[in-house]
Amino acid sequence: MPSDQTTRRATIHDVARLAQASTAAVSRVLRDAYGVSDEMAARVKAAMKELDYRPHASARGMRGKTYTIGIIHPDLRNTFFPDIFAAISQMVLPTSRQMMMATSEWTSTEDVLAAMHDRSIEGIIALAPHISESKLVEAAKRAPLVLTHRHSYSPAYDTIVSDDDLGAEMVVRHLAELGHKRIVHLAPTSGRLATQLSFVTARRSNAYHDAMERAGLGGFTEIVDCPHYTYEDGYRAGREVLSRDKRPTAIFAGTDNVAFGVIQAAYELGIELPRHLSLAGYDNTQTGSLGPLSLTSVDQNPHEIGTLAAEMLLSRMQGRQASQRAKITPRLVARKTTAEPFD
Amino acid sequence: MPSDQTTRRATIHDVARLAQASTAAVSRVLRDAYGVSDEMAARVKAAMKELDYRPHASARGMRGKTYTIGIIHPDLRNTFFPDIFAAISQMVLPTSRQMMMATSEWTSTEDVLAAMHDRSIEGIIALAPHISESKLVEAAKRAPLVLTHRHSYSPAYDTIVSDDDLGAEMVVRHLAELGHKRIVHLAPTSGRLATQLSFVTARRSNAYHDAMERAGLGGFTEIVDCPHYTYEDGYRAGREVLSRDKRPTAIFAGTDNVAFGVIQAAYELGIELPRHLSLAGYDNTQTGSLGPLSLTSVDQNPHEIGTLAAEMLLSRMQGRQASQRAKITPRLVARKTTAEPFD
DNA sequence: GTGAAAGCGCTAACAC
DNA sequence: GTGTTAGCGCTTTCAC
Repeated sequence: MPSDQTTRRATIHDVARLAQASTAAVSRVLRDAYGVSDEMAARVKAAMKELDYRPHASARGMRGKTYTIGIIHPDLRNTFFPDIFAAISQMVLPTSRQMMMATSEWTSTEDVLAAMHDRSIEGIIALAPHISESKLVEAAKRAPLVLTHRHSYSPAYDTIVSDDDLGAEMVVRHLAELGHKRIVHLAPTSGRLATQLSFVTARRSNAYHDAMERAGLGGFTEIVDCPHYTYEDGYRAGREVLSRDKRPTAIFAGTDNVAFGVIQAAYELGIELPRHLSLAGYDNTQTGSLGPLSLTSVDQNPHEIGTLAAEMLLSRMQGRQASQRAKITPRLVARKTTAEPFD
Repeated sequence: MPSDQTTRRATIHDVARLAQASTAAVSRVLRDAYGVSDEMAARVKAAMKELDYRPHASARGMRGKTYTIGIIHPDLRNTFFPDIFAAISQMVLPTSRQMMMATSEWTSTEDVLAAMHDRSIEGIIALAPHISESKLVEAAKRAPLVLTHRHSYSPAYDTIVSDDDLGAEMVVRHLAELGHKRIVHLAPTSGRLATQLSFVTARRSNAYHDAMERAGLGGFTEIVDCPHYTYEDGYRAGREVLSRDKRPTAIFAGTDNVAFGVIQAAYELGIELPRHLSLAGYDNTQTGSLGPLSLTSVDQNPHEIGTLAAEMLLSRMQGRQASQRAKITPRLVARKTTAEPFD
């Protein structure tokens, strides 16, 4: 019973030797492939167990699959994404694949996609990716790709979006019905995030615009720049807007995180919500639901987004060619930061 | 100029051919290894660029390194961790390694460690891992390992912790000095998280205990179970504790997330902070700092934790053998949820 | 149903 | 300083 004293990993050869089989047979057992007798399978499995054998992912990656799927995350500080992640995990883990997440925050989505391709990742779910259409198509050639929060069509990849046109419209209508006129929207105002309608940012801004027109408030339309939909953006924009002589009576923040920045700015300036200012966010994060905050927001149903994204990826990986696309209906959650205007 | 129409990745052979060099030379250039003339290096680099060559990580993983470091994350919903992550990224990215994160939330830390080892990850930083000492030692044999939030010593791995004894003591002293006696602590009460002092949970509970004794409040010591340090735990515990006939006047939550659950429970029960209840958290998250919440908390300096963790990992990967250990001094951030007791 | 053997894209001796 | 070559641990034809 020879055994190395250095903790060398058992290889497929070790298993084959112990099970008195060929490496090919072991490989078949490993992949639940056809062509192994029950008796052989049992022997091999026993040997794998005894040796505590685990296949080497790099070696598998050279010929076959790595059993790894990648998630690209745009903003770790946004607590909206973990719910999507949780739903994806629940679908993927039972398939005994490992999920690896990388964030594009300090590099670029393009670099992260490439890094994942370099690592032979089997499929990728990109959450709200900041990257051009053409690069997405390129990426989809290398591995199955599913996008969330992108309003784009392509036979190359699948998408799952929330109906941002409806979501933004619901917010504006809610505010207008309460009697607000000067409703400012907080979102990126320049670059492709502001102009290309495949981006959620541009989409919500556009819908805000249209809804204001429809409510007869076209003259009050104003978007203040929040280039990255972050807390810091919201804080800065909030300080600016709320320091004006003639303040808006309502603010529609593109994201809950942005809204939190506004909450902080308002707090520091002694402006009470909803007495002096109505505020709505987007994402319905748990933080916003806390009693002392009670932020009005839009629920995107992250659980459904994640579940669908995982289903699409898995079916693509199993060979589906036709592109899929899903649109989820959002839901307005009116809480206590929105009310009738004071003055 | 032959070129495949299928988008096959360029390999080291393609580069070698184009540069009129050997694959060994290309490999050397790739790794900045010794033994290549400037002229050769230039030719090879030009060829790599022209072919848009990217090394195949799986192939590298079979002989050398994968240029990938892994982060194990315990709780995506806890906004305390992203700051550590950010600091790590800032250290690691300039070394042109890729970071891959996996969460242990839906599996186990052990499984995630194994999955990373399977993938030939070069080094691992485990954030507040829930796993036994012996398994950590096992894991450290397979790849350099750095732990945060574990008060354990081992020559096998490095650790970086915040001084939880001091942090918890500061909270209790702060509350006691305000005049509180019935100070309840929210933390896990059973299992190794409650008993093994290498865990942050047990450590804080223990320090709470000692500090209560030292403040002459030993008779008021009580810990209410929050098995996972989560929002839901805090909410449940909060509802229970605050519904009692004789409520505590102060609650020390083991984590800001737990404190948020208490905030929600108190809100629903019509209990005002700090008038009817003082509340302190731990982690000093951005959410807690929001004006309407203004949660008193303990700052652990996540940026320093992350920076040190990355430095330690990098130096281990460069061959350091001697174990390192750092302890960071926390800081109490008193805000508006703590005040003198009402009754 | 099973095994032998080629080869995936790299790295690292080792020779020159 | 440069090239040849033997694997790393798997998967996958192709024989038998």
